[in-house]
Amino acid sequence: MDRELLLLGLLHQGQMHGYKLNEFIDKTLHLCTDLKRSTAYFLLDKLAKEGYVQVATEREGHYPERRVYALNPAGEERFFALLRENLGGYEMVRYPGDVGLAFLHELPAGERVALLRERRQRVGEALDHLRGVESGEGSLGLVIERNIVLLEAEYAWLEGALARAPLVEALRPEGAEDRPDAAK
Amino acid sequence: MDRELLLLGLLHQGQMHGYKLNEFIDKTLHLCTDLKRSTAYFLLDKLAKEGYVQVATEREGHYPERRVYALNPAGEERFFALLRENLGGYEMVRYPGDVGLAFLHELPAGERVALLRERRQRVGEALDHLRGVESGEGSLGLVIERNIVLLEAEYAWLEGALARAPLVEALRPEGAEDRPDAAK
DNA sequence: GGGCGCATGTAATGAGTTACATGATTGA
DNA sequence: TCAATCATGTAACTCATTACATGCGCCC
Repeated sequence: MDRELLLLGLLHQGQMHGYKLNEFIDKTLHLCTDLKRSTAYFLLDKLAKEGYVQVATEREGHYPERRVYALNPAGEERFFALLRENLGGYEMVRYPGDVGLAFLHELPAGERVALLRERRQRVGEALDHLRGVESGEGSLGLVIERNIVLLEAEYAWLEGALARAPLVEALRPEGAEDRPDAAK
Repeated sequence: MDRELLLLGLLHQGQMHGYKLNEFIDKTLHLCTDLKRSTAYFLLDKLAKEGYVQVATEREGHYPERRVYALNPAGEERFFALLRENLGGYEMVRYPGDVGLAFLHELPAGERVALLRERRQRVGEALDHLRGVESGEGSLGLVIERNIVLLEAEYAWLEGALARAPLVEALRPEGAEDRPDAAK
C-alpha cells in the first residue's frame, strides 16, 4: 500500500510518464523505497484501472511514445486518505538481524565480538553514506534525518552490546563447546 | 533466509516436531519473526529435502502422528554459516512510514501535528508493550533490548519533529492550499 | 455431545522481483 | 558502428500468506 501512496504522491506534484517517475525514484527516493521499475509500471496501470489516474499518450520528437499519468479527483482523495493512514499509524518493523542476535549465545565469545564489530562497521558505513546525502526538497529531509537517528541508535546499541559482550557468556547453555562448529 | 536460520537455530537447541516449534515461535519469538504456521511446515520439509535435517515420525498415546525434525551435521554447518552471515552483516531496513513522511508537507500544519502525535502515541504503546516482556533465556534479552532502544529513538525523533513541526511550513510548495482535500 | 487442543498439510492467491523482449535515437 | 539512453512491457518465478481440510482425543 505504501508503494501506491508513493506513486500517488509523486503524481500529486504533477503529471508524469513512467520512465521519468522511475528515474526519480531510483535517483532520489531509494532511501524510502525499493520499488522496482516493472512494479511501478504495473502499479500505474493498476491505479489507472481503479480510476485514480488518467492516462494519456504523448510523444516528443522521434522518441518512443510515453504514457503520461495524471491524478484525477478520486486519486487526489485516495492520496490523502493513504497519507493520513500512513502518518497516523505505526507498524512494528521486523529486522532480519534480530534472528541472528537471538542465537548469539551459540557462538564462542571471541567470534561473537568479531561479528558484532563487523556489523557495527556496516552500520557505520551506512551512516556515513546517509550523512553525505543532501536533503533536497519537500519533506525528504525528514526521512533522511529519521534514518540517521535510527542508525545512530543502532550503532550506539551495538557499542553497548560489544562492551558487555563477555558478560553474555553466562547465558550460554552449560556444556556448550567453545567452537561448536569444529566439534565434528 | 532468516526464516531458515530461525528454524535451524531452534532445532540446534534440540530436535522438535512442527507443532511444538510453531507454538514456541508464536509464544516467545513473535518479536523477531512473523513466520506463520504453514510456512514453518513448508520450510521444515524444504530443509529436509535439502539434507539439513532428518525427519522421524513418532506418536505419543493416541494423538496424531508427529514429524520430529533433527539437525544433522550438514544442518549444523549451515546453521553456523547463516548465523555468521546474519550477525556480521547489516541490511538497511525500509520503514513504510518513511513514505508518508516524505509527503508530510502536502498536509496543512495542523493536521501534520495531529497525525504525528497519533504516530507517537502508537510508538509509545508498542514501547510499553515491549517493556512488559520478560527476557527469557538465551540471547533473547538482547533482541528485546535492541528493539526497545530503537523504538525509543523513534519516539524521541518524533518528539523533535513535533517540536519543529511549524517550521516545516516553509517547505510547502508556494500556492498550496491549507486544506488540499477540501479544494474540490 | 460440543468445542477446544493436538497435529499436519494442501490449494489458491498475492505481492513483488528477475530476466527477457523490443526498437528507435543519440553520441563517441 | 557500438554502446548507452529512451520507453514500455510480459512471463516466469519466488516467497509467503490465507483459508480451508482432516480427524482423533480430551474435558466439561
